[in-house]
Order: sequence, then structure tokens, then C-alpha cells
Amino acid sequence: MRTDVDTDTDQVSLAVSTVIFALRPHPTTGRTTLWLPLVRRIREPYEGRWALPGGPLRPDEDLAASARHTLERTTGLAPRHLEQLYSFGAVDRSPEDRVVSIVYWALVRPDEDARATDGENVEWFVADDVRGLAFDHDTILRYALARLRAKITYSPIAFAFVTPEFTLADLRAVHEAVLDRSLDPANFRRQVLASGTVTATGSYLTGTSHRPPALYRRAALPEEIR
Amino acid sequence: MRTDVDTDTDQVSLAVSTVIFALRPHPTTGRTTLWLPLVRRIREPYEGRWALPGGPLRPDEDLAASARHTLERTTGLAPRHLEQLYSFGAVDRSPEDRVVSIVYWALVRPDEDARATDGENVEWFVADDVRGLAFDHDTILRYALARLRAKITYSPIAFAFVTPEFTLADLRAVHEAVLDRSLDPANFRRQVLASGTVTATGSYLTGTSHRPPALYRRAALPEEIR
DNA sequence: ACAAAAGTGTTCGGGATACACCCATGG
DNA sequence: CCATGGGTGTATCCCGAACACTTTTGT
Repeated sequence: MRTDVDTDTDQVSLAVSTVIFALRPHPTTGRTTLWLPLVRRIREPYEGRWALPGGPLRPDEDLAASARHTLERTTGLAPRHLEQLYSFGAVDRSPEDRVVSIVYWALVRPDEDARATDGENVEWFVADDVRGLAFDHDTILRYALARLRAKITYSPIAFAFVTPEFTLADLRAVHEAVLDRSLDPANFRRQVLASGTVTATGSYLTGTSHRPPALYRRAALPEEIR
Repeated sequence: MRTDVDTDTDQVSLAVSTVIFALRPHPTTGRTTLWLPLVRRIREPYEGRWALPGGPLRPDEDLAASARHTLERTTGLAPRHLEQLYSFGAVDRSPEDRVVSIVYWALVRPDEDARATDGENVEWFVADDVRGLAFDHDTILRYALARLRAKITYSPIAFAFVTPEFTLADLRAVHEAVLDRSLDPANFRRQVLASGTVTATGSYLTGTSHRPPALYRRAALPEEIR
């Protein structure tokens, strides 16, 4: 039991990690699903294991800024959605030293993540298939997945996964990929239009082998919903 | 810009603070409302100002354990509900030094908090009237209040405010106090009973000047809802 | 003409709301 | 017997789910 807390504060270190989600086709089924980039640890503990990208918090940067730096280092891209997930601080979550991790989660667009080439120690995985991560990162990933799937049902975060102009089918495909079930096109359309979160651009997407769908843009939000 | 992160980690210190809510009658209106205990700062920065109870995280204790210790020191009581709220880490939230605070929020019962005598530097305040706290604690308190009011509508956290055996009127009073509006007794009853979160004890509360209300207990939860 | 997806209309059922009304106790 | 809250019944509205049906393009 320590008593000299004030003179010995460096025993607890603080890290910021990020769960980065993107949508890509599943390697076997072809259905669009959630992927995330992981980094291979190059030193102990858990050397050689995959882990969430992260790093120590610098004294001169905010928590979200730290998460953005991590994401930039990993994928080379700026997230369209970045949000604090939870803080994990169990005493034994890291062997030897004591580390508290403040975890963020981010969403990036498929057209963006195409530019993100895998580095030598960075690789993308199907989120639901990931197991055996370093530290308590399995737990963190499950938690992030649950949060994403819950939040997409009541919050307009699906926009982070589509291009600035999109069809309602695009938006529906995002929901279907995240929730892993099909949704009624008619009802989905009505719900989205009724929510007032989209505005029609007036133009239509041509080149499809069927009726051209209307293009929409995200509406200027009168009241921000966290 | 620092580069020797590993050898100089004590520049960012980590604290755990707790927003503790209890229900008490409002001093002027008499209506039951939310109160919380605050501690007066006895040193700089913000000396003399009121602040949320908290303290540095010890290397040997988990985050929630740290919050419990703080709460025990302040009110002398164990919370019936303790939950992580959010982590605040803006660079300028504390002058001079850099402090990241992981904030928890707790709910205590009125019959418990009666035993919590105010210390010389501890005082209870009406939550909605509090302003001018130290650091960014005003922001934190607003955030906690919003979270509590949102969460009570879809999660059975009201039990944390009532005794083990309670009438449905007791439970309704909690909701009304937190949301600050009256609820239809008939509909409230049906919703609670339909939710399956309560079980009738079979006994009734006597001594009232009207029909004796049935007493209920919290049901054993088949599926925990966070 | 046909396929395929866009887009519209309609029905059905469950849950929330509002409110009338009866029940059981103390005074 | 009256006041007071406990407790039940019920009509209404709204919203989501299900699904039939029309529209508009490419091939």
C-alpha cells in the first residue's frame, strides 16, 4: 500500500486508444460488414499480438486530439465521427505497470479508407471475428461494437459511413451492415425522411439498371444530438 | 513538444471525481428534487470554491473503487448505484498542471443520506441551482444531470433512490422528482408492472389515510441492462 | 417486354396518453 | 360519509412492421 501519492504519481500512466470502424465487404460472404485496423505490438508486454491503436497522452494535447493523432498515424485519415467510448482502468489490465486507457471510437468512410494502405504492422480485420487481442482489448472491442449497434438505431451516425451525397439505399445499406439484418426499404425511407436529417439535392443518380434514385445530403442540424 | 514520454509521465496526473445525487425536499417549494454534496477547496487553485469530491487515482485501486472511497470519505455511505460518466481532459481545465478526471456518478437513498452529516467543508446543494464551481465542474454537473434524466426514462435506476421495499407511488415520486414533472399514476403503474422489474411482496403499507398500497421489491433481473 | 430497384399507399397491432371510474382506508 | 390516494378499465392516438402496388430506368 502506497502512501506517498503526491510525490510518486508516475506509477499510473494514461493512454488514449481508438477503435476505428469502416465498412468493407466480407471476404467470404461478400456482404458489407464492419472492419477495423489493428496494430501489431513490437515489444513486451504482448509482443507480436494485435492491439488497438493508441499511445500515451501528451501533456499538450486534448483527449480527442490524441485519438485523432493515433488514427492519423494508423490509417492516414481524419475520422468523420469521433466519440469517447469509455475509460478502462482495472489494476491488472496490464502486467507489471498500471495503465489507464481512455478509449475513443471512430467511423471512417469506405471511399476514404481505400486510401489507407496497410502498413507493415497494421492490418484490417473483420470486427466480429477478432479474438485474442493484447491486454483487455477484446472486451473493449465488444463494448465498442455493442455501442455502435445500439447508437445507430437512435442517432444519425450512419452519415459518417457515406459520401456527402448519397441515396437512401446507401444509407440503408449502412444500417443493414452494422445491424447485420435487412431492413424494409419503404419503412426505412419514411423514417429517415420524417427525421428531418436529410435534404434532397434535386439531382438523381444515373447509370443504374433501374429507376434513378434521388440524391440526398445531410441536413443542417437545428438541434445537435450527441 | 515533449519527446521523452516514457521517462516523464508525471506531467499528466489522473483524478477520479464523483457526482453524488440524492433526493431531498426543495428548501422553498418543498417539492422533492435532486441534491448533491460538494466540498470546499482548501488550497489553490480555486481555493474556497466548491468542487466535486474527488482525488488522485492510487496505483492499487480500480477506477470505481477510487470513486467509492471518495464517496465514503464525503458522505460516509456506500452508493446503491455507481457508474462511469465521462472523462474530462481538456488541456486548460486546470491552471498550471495537467489533470485528466475520470468522473463517476452515484445515487444514494434518502434514508441513507440522512446519516450523512455535513462536515465542515462539505455541504449539500440543490443540483439545478449550483453555479460557479471550481475547474470545469459546472460542465460536468450539467452533463451528469442530463445523463441521469435521460437514463431514468429507459433504465431501472430509480430503485437506487428507494428503500428495498417500496410502493409504486414511491417509485413514481422518484421519477417525478428527477424529471421535474408529474406522471399519470395509472399509466406509470402499468409500465412498471409490464417491465417485470418489480415483484409484489404480498404485504401492504398500513397507516396511511387511504387505501393501503401494495409493497413491492426489485425483481431478480434475468438480463442486466447497463 | 422484363427485371430490378425506387417510391407510394394501406392495413394491422402494440404501446403511450388521457381520463373516467371503482376500491379501501382514516378521520 | 367524505377525502385521499390506490388501483382498474377503456378510448384514442401515434408509430413501427408488413406488404401490396405503382413508377422509372437499363437491357
